[in-house]
Amino acid sequence: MAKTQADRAQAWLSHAGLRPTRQRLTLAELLVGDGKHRHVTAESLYSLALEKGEKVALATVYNTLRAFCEVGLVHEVTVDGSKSYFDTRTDDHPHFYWEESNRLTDAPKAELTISRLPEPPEGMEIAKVDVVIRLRPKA
Amino acid sequence: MAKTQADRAQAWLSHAGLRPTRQRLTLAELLVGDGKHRHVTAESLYSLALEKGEKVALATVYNTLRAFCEVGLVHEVTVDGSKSYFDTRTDDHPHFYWEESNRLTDAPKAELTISRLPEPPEGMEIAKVDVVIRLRPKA
DNA sequence: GTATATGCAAACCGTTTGCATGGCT
DNA sequence: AGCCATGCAAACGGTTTGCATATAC
Repeated sequence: MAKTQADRAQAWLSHAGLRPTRQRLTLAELLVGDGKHRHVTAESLYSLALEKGEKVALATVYNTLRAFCEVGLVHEVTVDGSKSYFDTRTDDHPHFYWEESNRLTDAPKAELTISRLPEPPEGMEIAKVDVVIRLRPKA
Repeated sequence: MAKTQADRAQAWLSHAGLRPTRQRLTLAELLVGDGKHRHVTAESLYSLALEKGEKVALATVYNTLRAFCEVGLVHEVTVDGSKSYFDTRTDDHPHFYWEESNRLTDAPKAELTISRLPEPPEGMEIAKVDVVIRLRPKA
């Protein structure tokens, strides 16, 4: 029998040791049900859940995304001062940020080559290098 | 006679066609008076002004920074979901973000080499590439 | 004189939190 | 049973806005 979206969501949660509550399963399924990567904000995921007819509180979406983030199921990406995006792809990779629509998508990692990086200052080490390629419609 | 900080501030404003009001001169002087680059938030600049004994409203600091930003005197840098930083250095260059102290500083541009960049999607062009090197204390 | 900047407080928006209720193990 | 998750509404922090006053041109 084929693996359903619900199965995938459940496996994703249990792999991280998170209790499979109804709301978490709903959100997890929206995030990874089809196996594709997603970039959501709390609000956008909340809307998706509502459209699907699922009953979740917005605060729970925030709490749940934060929980997913803490166990490494998703990564937080900061692009724009006002909102946080959560990315289901958790390896380090560059992003496209579409300025006209405020959307965030993956950029092909293979096509980015940083051949030299500044030395971290004394006593510091590099935790992460965030690369955001900001896009605008061609003139 | 030597160029004073006030002169520099005034020149900076008039070059951008902004009216030299008292508050703008005050803030401009704090930003570029000594000719060094600065990374401030609205709050941090507001504190600097107060310390100097200048009378400005916080809202005016916000409005003024936004005005400076619109005419290109400063650039806005987004690092952390919660606040906006304004950078008096307006060419494209990488930043260090000190995670433990929430501070933003310039990283040496010469030491960053991006030899390959993803193709922008059809109909889009690259507006800007933001590179933020997140630092943490060495373990 | 007229347009624009400022000050102040209130509105705003995304996000977090406190507390009572409900669900997982 | 016990602990953790959820819902709701209220609190929160950074930022913006509306309106009356003051200032540059």
